[in-house]
Amino acid sequence: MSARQDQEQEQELEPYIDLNEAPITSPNKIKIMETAIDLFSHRGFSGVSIRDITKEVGIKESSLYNHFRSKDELLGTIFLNFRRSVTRIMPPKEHLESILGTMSPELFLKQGLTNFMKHIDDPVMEKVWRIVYLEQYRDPLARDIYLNDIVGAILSFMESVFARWIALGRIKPADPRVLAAEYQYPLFAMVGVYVLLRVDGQSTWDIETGMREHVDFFVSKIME
Amino acid sequence: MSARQDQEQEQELEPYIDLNEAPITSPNKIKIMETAIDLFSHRGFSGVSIRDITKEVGIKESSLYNHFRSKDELLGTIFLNFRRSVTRIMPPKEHLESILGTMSPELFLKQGLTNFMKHIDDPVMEKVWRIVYLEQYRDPLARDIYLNDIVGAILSFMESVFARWIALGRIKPADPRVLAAEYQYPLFAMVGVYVLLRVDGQSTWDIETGMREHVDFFVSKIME
DNA sequence: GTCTATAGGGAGATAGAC
DNA sequence: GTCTATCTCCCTATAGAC
Repeated sequence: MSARQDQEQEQELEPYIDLNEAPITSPNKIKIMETAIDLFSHRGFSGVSIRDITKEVGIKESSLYNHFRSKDELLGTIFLNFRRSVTRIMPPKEHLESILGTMSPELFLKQGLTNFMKHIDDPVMEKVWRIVYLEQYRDPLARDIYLNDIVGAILSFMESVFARWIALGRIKPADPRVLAAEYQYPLFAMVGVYVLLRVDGQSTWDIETGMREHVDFFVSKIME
Repeated sequence: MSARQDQEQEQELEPYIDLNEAPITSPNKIKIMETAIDLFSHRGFSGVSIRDITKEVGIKESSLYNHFRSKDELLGTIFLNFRRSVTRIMPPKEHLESILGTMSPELFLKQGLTNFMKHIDDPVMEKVWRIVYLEQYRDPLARDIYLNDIVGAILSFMESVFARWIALGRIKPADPRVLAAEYQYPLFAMVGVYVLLRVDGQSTWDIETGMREHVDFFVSKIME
């Protein structure tokens, strides 16, 4: 699923930012966000009340309104930070060219998948993924994040990767748009299943194996 | 996506059934169900109140409790009927053998996709699909329906189809489980996108084209 | 099988003291 | 930036008349 392929990914401890892009430093404000992420990811946005959140944080309802104007602004702030985080999964354009010329397609795809799974396995990020999936059908912003920032952005990134590989003669010629779809859509579905299985703490061994088998199958079909 | 491949699918006007499998005949009870389906599909289960439903139906809140013991029972009844409907997408075992021997794999897959899309395009069913996707992360029953009745059942059905084709020498030998995953997972993801786009009434032309391109690509890879 | 009336509680949000 | 107190409204569900 495409990622900083250049090296081991250092742990990113970027602070949360608010809707004005200012870093969030107040411990209670951070605690409110992470508590909200935890609760929303289990019961959905409308299934969680301000009371639930503040009770867990250990403050009164009214105190929350010193940090966020409304429940919607709280969710919006969570989504804003998720967007930024997802963008950082893919390697920056300026490094891409040299990576594609040297690393084998197979290794590139496998390492991309590994990095992507690392993003999803982050304890906080996993919950936000769940919220995005969960709110997709109710919240236009969540829908936009999924369709554009995730599906759209990754597909177009992968299309450019395949196009470059074809130009370099590293894989068999084909429509790079179709290749991107064939490679990526199964992973989207499998990630959905993966996230879902983890809700109940069920085993994800089968689906993780499925992802690796998909990469192998796909690589065998595109290589000369 | 596999379906009654035998012929044009007659319009199924099977009545809804209640949790005791008894047909639902009361017009108001049917109206409650379809109103609930409509509202749940847009705002989610916990985003819709009994008041919203009964106001739309034109009865008082208390009257609803003559038909359903609780809001949960109402949702459970909707899901029960959905389960039955999904099972009927796939052709019965006894017809399968003769279909697989005569119909070309390409035609089988294309007609299966057409029939599946017909199921999703039914105005009521489309909304229930949306509810299932929407409630997956919150409701264990919705999760079970998606993972088992949809993903699991269709994958294992397709696995048996590919295994049979391989035994008949109609496609190249390969692991039928991997083939089923490679064929089906992209469609699951694309159907998710399709349903999502329709929430806002956006164009689904691209994703429908993507589905057809996937079938073509896949067929070209498995045929001798 | 519908209605009126109401119980009993939870929701989001605000005012104003400290 | 926290608190207490409160407003106003909505929630699911039930009792009992017709």
